[in-house]
Amino acid sequence: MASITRAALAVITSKGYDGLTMAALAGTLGVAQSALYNHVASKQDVLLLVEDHLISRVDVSRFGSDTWEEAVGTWAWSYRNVFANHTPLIPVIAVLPVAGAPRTLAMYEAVSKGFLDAGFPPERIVSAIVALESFIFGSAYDASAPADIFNVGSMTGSTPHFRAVVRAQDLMHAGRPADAAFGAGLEALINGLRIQQ
Amino acid sequence: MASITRAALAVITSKGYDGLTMAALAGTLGVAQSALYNHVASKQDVLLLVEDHLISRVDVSRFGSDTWEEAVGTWAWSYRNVFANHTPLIPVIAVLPVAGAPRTLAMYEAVSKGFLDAGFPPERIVSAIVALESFIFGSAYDASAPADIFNVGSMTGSTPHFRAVVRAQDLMHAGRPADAAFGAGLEALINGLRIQQ
DNA sequence: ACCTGAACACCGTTCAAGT
DNA sequence: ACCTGAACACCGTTCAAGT
Repeated sequence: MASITRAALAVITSKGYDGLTMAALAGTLGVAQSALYNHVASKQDVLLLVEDHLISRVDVSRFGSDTWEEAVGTWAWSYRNVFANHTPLIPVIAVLPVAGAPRTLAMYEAVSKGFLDAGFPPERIVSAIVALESFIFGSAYDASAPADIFNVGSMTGSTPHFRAVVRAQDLMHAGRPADAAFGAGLEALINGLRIQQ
Repeated sequence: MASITRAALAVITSKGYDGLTMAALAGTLGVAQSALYNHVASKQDVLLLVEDHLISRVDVSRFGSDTWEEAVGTWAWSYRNVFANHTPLIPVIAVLPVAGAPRTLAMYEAVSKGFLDAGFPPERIVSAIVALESFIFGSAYDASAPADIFNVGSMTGSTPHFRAVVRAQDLMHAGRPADAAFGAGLEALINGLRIQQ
């Protein structure tokens, strides 16, 4: 049987995650649905395969060449951008034991080495990476949200301050709001973690 | 029919989100499953009702009395703790148009006013709140993850740096790792955002 | 306006039977 | 070792018929 991972990505690309069913996956591979269970134990296993494949698109190459701040920035932006198009995987990866995902583990190894080389205290590195990752996952959701999410509709009267800050941001129209929020948060987090160190 | 929101919360408490089916919800209310559709358009509507109810448990009371840093801290901790037990709602809320959720909108109003009163530039407030919220949602997932998520299992040989930082953190055993990561990230984010301002 | 009962179009998973 | 075909136990949603 051809690669289940490849077939799953093809289905996701053409039909989205709602269209990623075991039946559609089997159809793409040209086999009966039940045949899939000779290669994976469950649909959750399929999502895990996809997750561990996508992780290899995350850019950890700057650790060791750029400064720590720049390397973290490149890593975080690429990580968010990859999963913004795959938000249904976030519940999977956020709770994923690393033991079953070799490429995910390799990413943590590269990032950990980058933090150690930058002089971070070892006992604070896991917390720092987890904090950055939490921010990245939440931001991936935000990047996938509709643009008019903060439209208050008819209930405008009772929320003057909220309306004012939404309008103040709109007037700047400096690119996509989700990108502005991610950029501001990432800079704050990087600077804040650097200071704690 | 008694409150759908109350009944949904009862089902979630006793059977979890996997057990929250339209059949179980109807059973708790003592009506036929199809009767639910006279009150909600879909199961997504039920999740929305639950989300907007839970938001009222988030503590925004410190804005206006405590310092900005302390008020944001109280808000963020309570927000994360509420949704750590309701992670299936995160995809709902993260992409939710505020127009349909009055209590969620009221929370944004209170937080926006807090930021304005603290002297934040209006055009940066939406980004700051979205960044904090993204961190909070991602951290809620992390808080719900199994404790041994970073156990590398059998692939120990190829990840010396990652193993070293996980061990360094374990040796401190300073409370729950998820709480340490959230505390460190939140402090970094608050300080970093304050400086940008 | 709100309810019931039955049906519909799915879904992931299992398993006996084959090769 | 890997496949097929059929079945199973669900799931959310619809709709004619009632009150």
